[in-house]
Amino acid sequence: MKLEITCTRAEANHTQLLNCQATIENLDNGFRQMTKLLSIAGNDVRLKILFLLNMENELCPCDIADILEMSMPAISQHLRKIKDAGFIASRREGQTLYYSLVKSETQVLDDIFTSIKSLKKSA
Amino acid sequence: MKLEITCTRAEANHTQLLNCQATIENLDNGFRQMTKLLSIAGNDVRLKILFLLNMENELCPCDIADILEMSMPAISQHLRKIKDAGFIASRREGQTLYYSLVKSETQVLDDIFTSIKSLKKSA
DNA sequence: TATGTATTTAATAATTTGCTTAAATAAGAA
DNA sequence: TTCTTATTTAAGCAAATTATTAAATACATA
Repeated sequence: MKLEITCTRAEANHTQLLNCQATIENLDNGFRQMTKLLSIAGNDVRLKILFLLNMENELCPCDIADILEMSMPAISQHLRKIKDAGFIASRREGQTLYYSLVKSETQVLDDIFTSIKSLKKSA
Repeated sequence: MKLEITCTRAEANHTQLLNCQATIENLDNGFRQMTKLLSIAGNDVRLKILFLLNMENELCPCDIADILEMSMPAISQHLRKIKDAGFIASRREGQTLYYSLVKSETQVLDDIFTSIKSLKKSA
């Protein structure tokens, strides 16, 4: 494993750094998947969409636009981004599309939703 | 509570929509804080920095730059962003700055780190 | 078929992000 | 004081993000 050492302070533990690098590399897949989820959820509109879908089971773009007081195209583009990432799916009923969470992909979101609720009180 | 209804399909449950809106508004503080954390963690470099600080307790910018094979200024700017958000703190020892997680602010991160490790196997 | 509703797509513009390079601080050592 | 090291800051720029407006698609109904 290559490690370009630029830090020359005495305490720098090169074995520790090599170990860190190996761990990061070993967890590469986990980091990629988690970054995908967090970059989707790290936008307040999308986080609210995910939260709402979790709460209501399924909603149409129109409902979401009404609730969040945003335009349809804006919501639609957020939905597409979340869907492309595989965290939601849609089913059609007539002209209406219903979006819902893909549960198997979103375990971590439960912890996030719980935490959001617990942060209610603090200023 | 104002609710501009644009969705006119028969099944649209206006009480449900008003309730959703009230819930979102009520959890406003939680959403703001969580979005702050997730937008910080939703970048692969910053997620790795947070993970490394959790694993090693404290590291200097130089160590992190070596481990992630990135430039010092790039790392420094990520550290500043995380610090401004209040998720890490620093202490100085001579010329070296040591960064570490502010534990009280990062409970959700533990779930995220656990999940990253569990995603190891899957392709 | 023509019309209206639900939704998406495309083009565009403003803003933000995240790097690079170069210069500025801060602290220790010669 | 001068030099070196650790780190940050600033300026600049390419790429990504997120909204807007207008046009396109899909379905239902008169």
